[in-house]
Amino acid sequence: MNISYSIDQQQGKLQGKNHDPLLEDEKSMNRYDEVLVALRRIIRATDLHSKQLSKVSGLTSPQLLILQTLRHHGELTVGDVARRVSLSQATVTTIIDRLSKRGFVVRERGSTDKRKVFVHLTEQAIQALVDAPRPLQDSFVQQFQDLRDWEQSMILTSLERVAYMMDAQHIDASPVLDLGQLDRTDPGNH
Amino acid sequence: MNISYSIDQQQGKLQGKNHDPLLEDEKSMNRYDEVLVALRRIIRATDLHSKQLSKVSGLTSPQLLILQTLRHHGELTVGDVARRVSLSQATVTTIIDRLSKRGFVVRERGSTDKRKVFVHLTEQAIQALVDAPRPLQDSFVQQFQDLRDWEQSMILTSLERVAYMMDAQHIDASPVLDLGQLDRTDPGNH
DNA sequence: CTATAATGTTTAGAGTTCAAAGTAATTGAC
DNA sequence: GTCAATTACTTTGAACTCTAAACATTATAG
Repeated sequence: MNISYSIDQQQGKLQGKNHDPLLEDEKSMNRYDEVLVALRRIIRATDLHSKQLSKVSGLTSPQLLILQTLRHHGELTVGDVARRVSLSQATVTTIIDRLSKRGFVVRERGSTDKRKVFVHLTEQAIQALVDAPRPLQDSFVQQFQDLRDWEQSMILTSLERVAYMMDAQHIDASPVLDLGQLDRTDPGNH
Repeated sequence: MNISYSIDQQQGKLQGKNHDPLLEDEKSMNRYDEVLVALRRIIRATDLHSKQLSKVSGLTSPQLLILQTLRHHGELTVGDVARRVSLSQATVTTIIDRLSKRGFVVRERGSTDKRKVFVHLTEQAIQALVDAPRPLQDSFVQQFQDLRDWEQSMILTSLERVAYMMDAQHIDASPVLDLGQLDRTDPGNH
């Protein structure tokens, strides 16, 4: 889960008393590389965040994300959930496996269309959601919300720009490997 | 590896003929949520990118990243590599396991300090690096480099800002769980 | 000079993630 | 009405990622 396979630099942050020796290449970095480094750091932070979250609340980010989606929408099929959280169906299946093993959700085969599997929350999950989540999220949210308005929109615009460029990249490269891609109506989930 | 556990919206992109039904909540989103959605999309794109890369070149992003780091620096210990690519030592170990099984790198126990394990590339790896990487990277790089100068720096600034805020978040939340955190000189790797 | 601390790596265990292949069930075409 | 295509989900196999604990080696303190 890393893009930046063309560089090898460091966060250059808090490396301690003696100056970070890895920072030396930084001068030779072009802006593109720096973007990738920043993304790597973001992704890592995000990952650590999830891990920590699960230590505190017992739920990882994707688990919480799926629970919260279900809380909003009552009952959804596995596929619906996958589309809503933009994860593949396979991934959602495994996450739901774990959630259901721990009694947070229940699977129920559809009665009219028996291919469908509906998922809904248990009481326990609703309880857990009430008092569980927040803590870790706060710091980042807080900081973000403390930014001035124009800074917030600048960041948002930038992120959306990057996301868009990356999506495009994916679509560009895809046809070589998957000719069906272009006809599909829902490329969000494969 | 997902931050945005408080929202459940869709990319809202290319959803096909009839308007995406999931987009309806978009109106109610605040800017903070949108930031998280953008990040999720970026992370996912990055992930898919890596998977595709490995289909084309036989190497995943982190593998390539580590190989390239070794190419630059000749020979490094496992720990050095970990610090340079900002992954945990354990993660690097497993990636190196795979690389060495495929004959791309060789491990060598240090002679003076026998705790250390040096890793270096094989001829085969150098060969693979010459003709392997590029293709997929290009599209994103291309697009990024086509942006005007101020746009590039805006994006870079924003990403670094986010990365910084996320690091801070991590450091903030940590002491509750790990009191040793504050004394460490290298928080980059735990 | 031995016990303890510090350093460096690996192993174990848990989770996320995806594509591809497999299994049902439904729909459409003839 | 039956057979093929499509749709929905699960299973499987492979990577990646982390922390915590186990091992091994080296350095240090008493």
